[in-house]
Amino acid sequence: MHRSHTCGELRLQDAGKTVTLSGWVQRARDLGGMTFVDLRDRYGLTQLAFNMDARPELCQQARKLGREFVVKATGTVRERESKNAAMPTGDIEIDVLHLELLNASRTPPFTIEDATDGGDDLRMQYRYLDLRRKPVQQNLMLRHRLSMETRKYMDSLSFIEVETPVLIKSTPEGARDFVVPSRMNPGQFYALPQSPQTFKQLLMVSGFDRYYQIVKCFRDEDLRADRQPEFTQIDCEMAFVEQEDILNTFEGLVRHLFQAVLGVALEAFPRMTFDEAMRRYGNDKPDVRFGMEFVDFAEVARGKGFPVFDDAEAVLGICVPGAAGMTRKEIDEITEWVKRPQIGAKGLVYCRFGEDGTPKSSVDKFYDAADLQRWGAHAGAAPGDLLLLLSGGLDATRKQLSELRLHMGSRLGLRDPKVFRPLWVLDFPLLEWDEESGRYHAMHHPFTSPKPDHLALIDTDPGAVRANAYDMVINGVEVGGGSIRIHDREVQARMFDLLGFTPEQAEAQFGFLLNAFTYGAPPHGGLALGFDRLCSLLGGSDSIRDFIAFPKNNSGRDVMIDAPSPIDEAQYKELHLRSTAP
RNA sequence: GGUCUGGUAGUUCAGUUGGUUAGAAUACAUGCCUGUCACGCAUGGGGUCGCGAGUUCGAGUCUCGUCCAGACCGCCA
Repeated sequence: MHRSHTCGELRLQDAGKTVTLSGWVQRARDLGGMTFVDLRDRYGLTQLAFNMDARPELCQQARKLGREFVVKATGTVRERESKNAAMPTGDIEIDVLHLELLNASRTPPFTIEDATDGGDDLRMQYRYLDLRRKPVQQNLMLRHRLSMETRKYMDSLSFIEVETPVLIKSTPEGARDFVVPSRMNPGQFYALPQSPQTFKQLLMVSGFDRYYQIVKCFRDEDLRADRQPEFTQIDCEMAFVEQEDILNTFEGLVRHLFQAVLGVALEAFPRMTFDEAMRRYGNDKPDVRFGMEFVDFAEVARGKGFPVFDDAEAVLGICVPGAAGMTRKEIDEITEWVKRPQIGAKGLVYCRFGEDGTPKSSVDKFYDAADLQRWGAHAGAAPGDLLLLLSGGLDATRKQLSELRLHMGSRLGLRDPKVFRPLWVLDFPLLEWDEESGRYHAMHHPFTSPKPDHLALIDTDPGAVRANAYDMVINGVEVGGGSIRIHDREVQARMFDLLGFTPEQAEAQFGFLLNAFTYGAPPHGGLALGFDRLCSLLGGSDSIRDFIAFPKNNSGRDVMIDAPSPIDEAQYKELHLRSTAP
């Protein structure tokens, strides 16, 4: 007889039933005269009870069970003499009549418990054991629910899921490609897709006016806690739409996901232009769970003989509410923090406002109380607040102050992972200047449409051109992004030209797309949501690895299967390859 | 490519100024224990201090190199 119930479902009203359970031994407690065994499967834990007086041989058998042994037990459900309110099945136990050992287990290298003693490396090496732990199982179940709800929502809006190829063509733009040698075409390589971008645009040309796909994408770049070389996107595209339609559709999707999976009703997504986000937060993915918006101090702080400010392109600050009580030591620590190479600030100017409103700053030598009061008024500082100011080049100062703002937000506990503040960031620049190559790069990708009234600027001031491109940001995490695409062959060709492609190169790499545009391409646009990031956001974690069944480590390795690994000589030969690796 | 942090028992960690036999908790094994549920009690086994070189009378401890892991910068259209 197979198992009749899972280890999570039996309750007091089942008392008296004869049941069969199968699972893993979580823990055995041998009290001498009796032995209790907690049996685990992915649905829960149920206690098996053995009594030396009643059935001594069975009890002896139970005493021999070790952690993670797989067993099948048949017995009678009965009310416990002493209940355990902490577990759902804690009112009952199984009075075991028959016990079968299905498989023994070596002692696992770490404890398989909610709060494991295993380190990351060990857990990844034995990921199949780590995946037995409830928190990890819950993460994967959350991921499953999100994908199911995504499919339900998209299907309800007549989107159809179409699979696109994984072996495609390498292009020089953007991230590094993973390449795959072609045995049948010596010296030639496929690339794995960084996204199905051109294919979904071709699907629009084909008339599949609402497409989506939950799809693996690949980028051969260095990893982070929120970046894996292979990751999953909810990739979407729509034809005959404008930006507004796309924003509404996918705001709807994300609101649905939060409601269905977390029971959280998100507010309507506020919208902010890229320029505004940079001005107010110094960041194109601002965390708007808290304030501390940037204040431009150039006007009020210059001309008093403080050269650091007088000579700087930008003088920016934030007002940290209620932080004037920080000690000198704490402020020194923050100063050291911003001076670390990763942040790169030269120094930090502060001004405390005491409870009576009296200012005290690190630059009292240059500014008197009236000057500092003007700073406070300018920043809207209240008594007890702390101003922190940085200066330097505009871009660098914004970046540094943005880091500082997030740091102070964390420090003051203003970044609650249970609070969700989404927004749209709109009107991204079409291009950004790249010093290294001395030319413009597409900020989003080369298929992004300039705003129609900016088209003329392309020839005169390319850097000022804004695009119909948008990012969805939640709690400072870039959850997704997209754009209205170019659907006109001539505009697309002009774009390639601007990005430094010769007509021949454009033809060689994207001829299929340019051709397609000459056969009646509808206006279209879309967006891709980072599915792993969405999972980690809803799951309240900073690391997407917790939501991927078999993730890669920091060096891009799978330490469980030990990949990547060398291939043998015959494979090299067959693939027409030779390695130059030492 | 770079910066920082770490690597000591199966595991998570402590280890003083460089000094005698490297500890704790947990896991594991054995024994006792009839209502436990982080069971309890007792006993026991368990160490290439990541690896290599150097300084020193003496290195877990200091120096250099190297490998591994993690976080970050660059990178990620």
